[in-house]
Formats: sequence, C-alpha cells, structure tokens
Amino acid sequence: MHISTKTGYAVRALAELAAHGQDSPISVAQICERQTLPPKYIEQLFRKLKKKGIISSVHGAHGGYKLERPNKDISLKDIMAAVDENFNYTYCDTEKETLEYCCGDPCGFSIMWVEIKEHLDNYFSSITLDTILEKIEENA
Amino acid sequence: MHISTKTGYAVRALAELAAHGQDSPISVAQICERQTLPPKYIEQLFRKLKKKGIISSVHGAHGGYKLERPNKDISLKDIMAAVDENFNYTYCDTEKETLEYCCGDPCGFSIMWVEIKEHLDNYFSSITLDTILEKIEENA
DNA sequence: GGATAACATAGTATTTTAGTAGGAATTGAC
DNA sequence: GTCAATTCCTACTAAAATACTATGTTATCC
Repeated sequence: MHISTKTGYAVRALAELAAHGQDSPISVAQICERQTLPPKYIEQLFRKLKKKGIISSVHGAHGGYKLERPNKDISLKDIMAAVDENFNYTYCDTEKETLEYCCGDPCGFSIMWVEIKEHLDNYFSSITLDTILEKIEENA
Repeated sequence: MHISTKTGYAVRALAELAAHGQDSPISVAQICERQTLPPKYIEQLFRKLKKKGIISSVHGAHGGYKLERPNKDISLKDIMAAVDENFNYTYCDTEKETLEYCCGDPCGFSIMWVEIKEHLDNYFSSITLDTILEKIEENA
C-alpha cells in the first residue's frame, strides 16, 4: 500500500498543466524542465491520461497538452486509475485470477475488501487538482 | 495503490487466530489447512508479525501461534505495517532516496502527501480484527 | 523544408512478489 | 532418550512490475 512514483509524477505534471490553464497547450519538454521530470517517461504517462480523456494533445510545433476538464473535475482517483494499472485492485478481485491461494470469491472477507475499495475510491475522488493547487500555494 | 497479497493472507490467517481465542496456540499447518494458504509463506509472515509484537509463539509439539493483544487492539494498519514493507511510504518520502526525479523534499506537494498518509493511517487503524470477525459472521 | 512537437514500440536493469526447499533448534509425549 | 511436531532461519527462484532509455515515425506550424 503506497503511492506509486507514476502517480506522483503524474500529479506533479498535471499540476503544471492546471496552473497554466486550459487555453493553450504546454509541451512535455517544458513541463519536465520546470518540474524536473524524465520527459520520455512522462510522455508515456500522458498518453495513458489522454486515452482516459483527462488531457488532450495538439500535434506539431507549438503543440503540447492541456486538461480536458476544469481543475475541480480531475481527481487523484482519476489520475491513479489512468496511470497506475494496479489501482482498482482490492485483494481478492474476481478479475485477477492469478492468485493461487485465494479464499474463493465471494467469501466471508469479500464485503470488507469491497468496503475498503469504496472508501479509498471516495477519498481519492475528493482530492482534485484545484485543491492540490490551493495546497501548493498555501505552502509556497 | 492496492492491497497486497501479503496483507490479504495475513488478515485471513490472523482472523483464524482471532476466532480461536488467545488461550491456546494454533499451528501454521492448521491455519493454512482451514484457510487454504501456503504454509511456508505464512511462516515467514508470522515471523514478521511476531517481531512487531502482534503475535507470540509456542515452540515444539502442540505449539503454534496466538495473538498478543485482544482482537479490538489489532488493526489492519498494524498488519500492513508488519507484513508489507512498502507500507508507510508516501510518494516523496525523505527516507526513500532512491527516487531520481524527486521534487526535493520538502516541496509544495509535501503537505498533501503527508495528509494522505495520515488519512490512510487513521482509516486502516479503525479496521480491527474484531470488526473483521463481525463482518465475516454477518456474511456467513 | 525544417523545426517542433506528439505518437509508438521495444529494450533493459533493478526491484518486488509470491512463493519453494532444506534444514536447524525447541518442546511434549511416550 | 527418542520421536514427532512445531517454530525458526536462510537461501533460492520464476515471474512480474518499476522506472526508466532508445529509436524512430507522424503531424503541424512557420
């Protein structure tokens, strides 16, 4: 149980987009210079974020990325779900059948895992890019 | 962000101890037979749990393990912290210096990560073996 | 046409995960 | 005192995930 580097990087990169505003795009190169991030890696994360409809891209010179939704409508949960493929797994997920010693789903524990998943989903949904920006400014 | 297999296994095994009561120990073999768990792996997890003072052991024949504290005083957070070494890490942890592209700790984001860590700590502390047993019985 | 970007795929070194294997040390029962 | 049951300990391992880098191709603006 931990926040992945992918999620951390994505939050930092998207915060840069959020601070910039939705009008004009910024390039990955610019973002990575400002936030000290590995450009090729961020490119990959951004393609995932695009697939999920969180950001959009402008091709070619003076192109780049911008947010598809206002800051308040992009949550940490959205970011995690887009970037970190292990997110959404609780222990004992029916769809994850690689586990050899599962208790058999549904079992007595299933309800608990589902409740935990729901709690985490709610919590991470409540943290959005606008509240993240507020915290950064308070801390600056 | 996900519940590790280690945590899931440990919860299932400890629930068996909790259901049994603190009077007499149960062996890993018994627990693993009842819960369908890999004995050698559970042995390792139990040694970690013992180091953290969550369970105690009785050597030799008719030996085994039992809980060191009442069910209500053993939380999911305790279990995770004992068994899953990546627990307690937030992104941008000062003690984890392997990260190449860290934002530099403390940075504008630090407060947010700490708040998330505190929330998760509180939440997982509120889930204890007695509430877990209750849910299993409701579901049975 | 050239510079600037996103897009795409593949490779890679390191670490983590989810176990197994084999044996040593300790205790209870007979 | 021996034997069986059990914890304890270390090491090994196959597969996956992690955190990247490398090498292009394609689209757009000037």
